[in-house]
Amino acid sequence: MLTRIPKGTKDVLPAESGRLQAVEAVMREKARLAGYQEIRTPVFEHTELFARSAGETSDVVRKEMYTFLDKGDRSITLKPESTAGVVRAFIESGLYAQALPLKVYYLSAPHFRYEAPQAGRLREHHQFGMECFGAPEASADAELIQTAMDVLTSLGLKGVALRINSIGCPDCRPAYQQKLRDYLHTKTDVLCKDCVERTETNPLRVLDCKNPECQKELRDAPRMLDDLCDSCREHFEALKRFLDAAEIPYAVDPSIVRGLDYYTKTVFELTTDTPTGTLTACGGGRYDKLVEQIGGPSIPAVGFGMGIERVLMLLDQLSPEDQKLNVPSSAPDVFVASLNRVLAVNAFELMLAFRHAGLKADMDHAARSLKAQFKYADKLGAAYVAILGDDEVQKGVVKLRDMRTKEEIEVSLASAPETLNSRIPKHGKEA
RNA sequence: GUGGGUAUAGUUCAGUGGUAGAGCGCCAGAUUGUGGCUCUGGAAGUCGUGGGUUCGAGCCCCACUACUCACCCCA
Repeated sequence: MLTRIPKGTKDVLPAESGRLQAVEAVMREKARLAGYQEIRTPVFEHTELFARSAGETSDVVRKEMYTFLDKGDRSITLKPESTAGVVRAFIESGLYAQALPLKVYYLSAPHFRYEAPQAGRLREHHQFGMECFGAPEASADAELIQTAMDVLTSLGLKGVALRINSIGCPDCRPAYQQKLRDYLHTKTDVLCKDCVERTETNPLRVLDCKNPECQKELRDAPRMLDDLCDSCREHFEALKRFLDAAEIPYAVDPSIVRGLDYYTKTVFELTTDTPTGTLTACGGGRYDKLVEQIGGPSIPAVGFGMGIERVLMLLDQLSPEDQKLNVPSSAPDVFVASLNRVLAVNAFELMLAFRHAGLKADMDHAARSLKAQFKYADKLGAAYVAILGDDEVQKGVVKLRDMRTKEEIEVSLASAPETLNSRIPKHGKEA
């Protein structure tokens, strides 16, 4: 138990962290280009916030939250999603009083859901997400979708599919829900047990059922899209025009309803096919009533969340050449090897001199044989090894060995950093 | 919550009742001041846990635990 990672969590090991950073860099840059600024909110919030936003009947709130009482008897919950916390901060800090729309993003924010882990599903996962406040127009929805899509395709992912739907608003949804419920009541004997139950609690959710039998029966079910009010219909039509303008193909999928209750109008998902099935990498939508519902002014908003582990998982299915990642190199430009322990101090000084010159420099910290130091330097991928022996130190020089060409030159200790700097390709120094 | 699969060295895995193994990795030597390749040697295992069958169990049986995959839902 002691050396066992908790179920549903993952370590990011040194071998993978570079890739992760590269993915994050793309997300950050795309958000920046779209005018979004970073926001960071706490890992935990008051439980009530999630209950009020995601909805008391949602799966997330009902059975998946990490909730506990802190020492002050406050009910605290590790965030299962980020929108609620961002909305809370938006209201609490009075950001609505500033210029709107306000555009924010969060990156690698940890999220917690207590559920059975499996491929692409963790108890702690991380999300990149973007939220836009005070923008009622569909161009904002389209901008978010386009940015999310851009992130995925920029990373080299192919076949990312966009599915969109509108689930209406408080003006038109209740009437539709009743209509749908009436229809479902005529199918009670053929629908699965879950669906019969959902007919009463959350009829929209029935549309989402994966049971083929249910899907068959739902073919002729009334569609929210046919019963949208003028405002919602116009918004949806406008969204399609903006997506067309961005040349983003999409499929209208009436079965997308989303698991969180706060959505209005636009909902969407970005999915990719995997050998084991379709994986949703990104999901989001509009939430025009949420800010008000949590106690803020009436301000419309729209946003999405993207699962970082899922993105990495999809990238793993690509060949290394197809992954468009700029992974920073950790290989040293130079490894300082020394013949004995006494010389380690000279080696230390030389290593620092290299670093001052902006070179990635490392040295032996294990008092190993020269041969072992070379072996280690090779494993690290060092471009050069600087060799310090008694002779060299006495003469005030150092040998620089090019590990690739095996060419060795002897230069003065003082000029070594400059010499190497001129020989190391620039990109090698930046990472 | 329901149903599959797996559990042996750091790691990936072989081992169908009779001495605990291999590849990779790690350390060292061959080469006493020089890496990758090669060769040689070395360290490293409560065979998930507990019970049972047997002269004898890593292997067969039972239970438990952990992990994992799938369903549901989601990122």
